[in-house]
Amino acid sequence: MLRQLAAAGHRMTGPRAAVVRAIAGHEGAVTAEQLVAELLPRDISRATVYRALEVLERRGLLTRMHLDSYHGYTVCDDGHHHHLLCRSCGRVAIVDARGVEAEIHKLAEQLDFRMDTHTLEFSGLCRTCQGETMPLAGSPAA
Amino acid sequence: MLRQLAAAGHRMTGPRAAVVRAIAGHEGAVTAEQLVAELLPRDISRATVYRALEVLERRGLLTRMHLDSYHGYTVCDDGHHHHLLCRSCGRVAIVDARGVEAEIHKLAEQLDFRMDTHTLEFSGLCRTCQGETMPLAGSPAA
DNA sequence: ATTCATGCAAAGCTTTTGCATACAC
DNA sequence: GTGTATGCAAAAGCTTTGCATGAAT
Repeated sequence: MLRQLAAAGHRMTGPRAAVVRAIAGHEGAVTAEQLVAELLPRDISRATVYRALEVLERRGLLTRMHLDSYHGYTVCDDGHHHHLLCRSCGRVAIVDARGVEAEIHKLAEQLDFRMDTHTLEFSGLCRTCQGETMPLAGSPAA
Repeated sequence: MLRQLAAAGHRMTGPRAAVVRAIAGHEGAVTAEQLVAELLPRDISRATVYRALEVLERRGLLTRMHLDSYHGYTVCDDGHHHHLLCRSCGRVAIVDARGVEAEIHKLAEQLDFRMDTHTLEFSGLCRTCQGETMPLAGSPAA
């Protein structure tokens, strides 16, 4: 990952490396502020974190996902795929939604719609958390 | 739509009705600021617009979609379906993505993932705009 | 040496909120 | 008359940016 940045002509500085390592150290999705919280104590500024994220996204090493009022980032160097976000542990599963893809393309053709991009995100409870987090069972909106 | 609000115990005030009409007057997705721009001249405050949107969303009469750094809203009183956003005319087509849905559920079962919500948004050019907007044909990123 | 990256702090943008007033019920 | 909705303006939250300094190549 660091190597890919270097290959793209970016300088490999200490702060930048630290940001990359912090991201890699997370299993799932991270928010910019999570990283900031982690890295500020190490004297890495908020701006640096955001700028690193921007570069990484532009290089296609990271995917930005739209959360409710901010963004989440996930390592994403493979090809095209989708993400499954566990709302309990925050972990992100990579999903090869081939069947879904096929249906999407079929749909596009049916509608004569030239599809540029599509966003497909899942949110729920992963298998592990289904077992552990029982208290919240079926609580409706208050 | 106004009636649904009244039925839910909300007061039908002038400003609120104006917001609802403004939304209904749009073919596709609207942003809060678009509405504000439209309604400020009529002495309806920014806060009122945002508050109206909030109520409408909570009542399920509007769907909030995550755009890049803000939100878009679309009339949405049917059941569950997905949206197809034309990046040229901004119009939103309602898509009954039944096939896609089926694939999604299949996927969830395979992965033992309890799916709470999923977001599926398409962006591209609708049939009409494919014909009209030719200048942009296949321009890559600069 | 040159160019890019950093840090700080301030601005930017969208959205939310506190409080007094005014209106719908 | 009561309680909700409004307006104003300021605050909040996330993100970006200007500028001078410092580091990588």
